[in-house]
Amino acid sequence: MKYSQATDYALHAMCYLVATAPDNPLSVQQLAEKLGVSQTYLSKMLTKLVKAGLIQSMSGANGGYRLRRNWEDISFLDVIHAIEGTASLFECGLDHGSECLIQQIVTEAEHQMEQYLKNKKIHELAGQFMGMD
Amino acid sequence: MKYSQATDYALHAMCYLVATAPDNPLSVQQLAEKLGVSQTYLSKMLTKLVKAGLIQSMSGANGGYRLRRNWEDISFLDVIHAIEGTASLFECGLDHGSECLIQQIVTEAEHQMEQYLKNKKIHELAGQFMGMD
DNA sequence: GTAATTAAAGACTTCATGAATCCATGATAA
DNA sequence: TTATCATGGATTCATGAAGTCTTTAATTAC
Ligand code: SF4
Ligand code: SF4
Repeated sequence: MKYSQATDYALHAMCYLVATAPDNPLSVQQLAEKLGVSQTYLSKMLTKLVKAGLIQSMSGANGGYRLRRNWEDISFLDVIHAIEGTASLFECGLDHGSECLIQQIVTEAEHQMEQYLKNKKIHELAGQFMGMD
Repeated sequence: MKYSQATDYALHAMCYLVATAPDNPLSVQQLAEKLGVSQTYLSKMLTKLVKAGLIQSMSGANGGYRLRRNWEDISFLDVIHAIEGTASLFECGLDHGSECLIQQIVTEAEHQMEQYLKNKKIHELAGQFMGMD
């Protein structure tokens, strides 16, 4: 049970976007270079973030990605859900209805974690990467 | 990000073991039949639970598995850790030290979930499967 | 003591998914 | 209208989950 590498990339990319907001957009090439990862792969993660409405993309010269308006509201949970999806982390084939304690308990545990991640906003990451490379 | 099928099996097996505790032990064959899964595969999960000290095994005729002493203390987290391991669900290759906010936040979120699962004991599952098949 | 029963362990196969690359297409600004 | 940049699909590769088979070891019943 692990978050995918893609989530790692997405969180770090958001970190850099927060650091430069709301200035010039960063291209996937710039971001990939900063993170030290493949740009074509990172590109897919950024596209997911765009579709989730967390960042905006602009084609053409001097284009790239920047945070959406109201970016202060973006939470860790938003980023994680955008990449990992929102499926429950426990799903048994059968469905014995709402009286099933196993599902109730594991689902509630997951909810606890999500509440915490929902209250942590990515603007806290501002300045996190200063001097790291 | 999902719990493995093996965790599902283990939780259900514990459910049946709780239902019969502390009577006659259940063999892997009996458990596999109740759960409707392969016995050789389920056997591996049960062995993990034994090594984690959650249940006891007895070879020979009329052998099988039964809960350990102090089984009332066994939590959901115990079962999950026995099967999934205790690795953190977020691990970046690099390690920028303890001042890394990303790791701090995700790790703390995981801790929130684990605390909840730690306080949920499997004895709550007693009688959960009555009439389900 | 022998045979039947049961758990434990390892090798092996199969399959799904994450991780990554390549290439073609589409949009936009200079 | 050309250079720049994002988007999308197809494809490959590696990894780990899921499951099977077979052998060995332990314990009880007779
Ligand atoms: S008891 Fe709950 S977890 Fe188990 S099979 Fe039924 S619905 Fe699924
Ligand atoms: S900033 Fe934190 S999460 Fe990112 S690479 Fe460094 S240690 Fe890992």
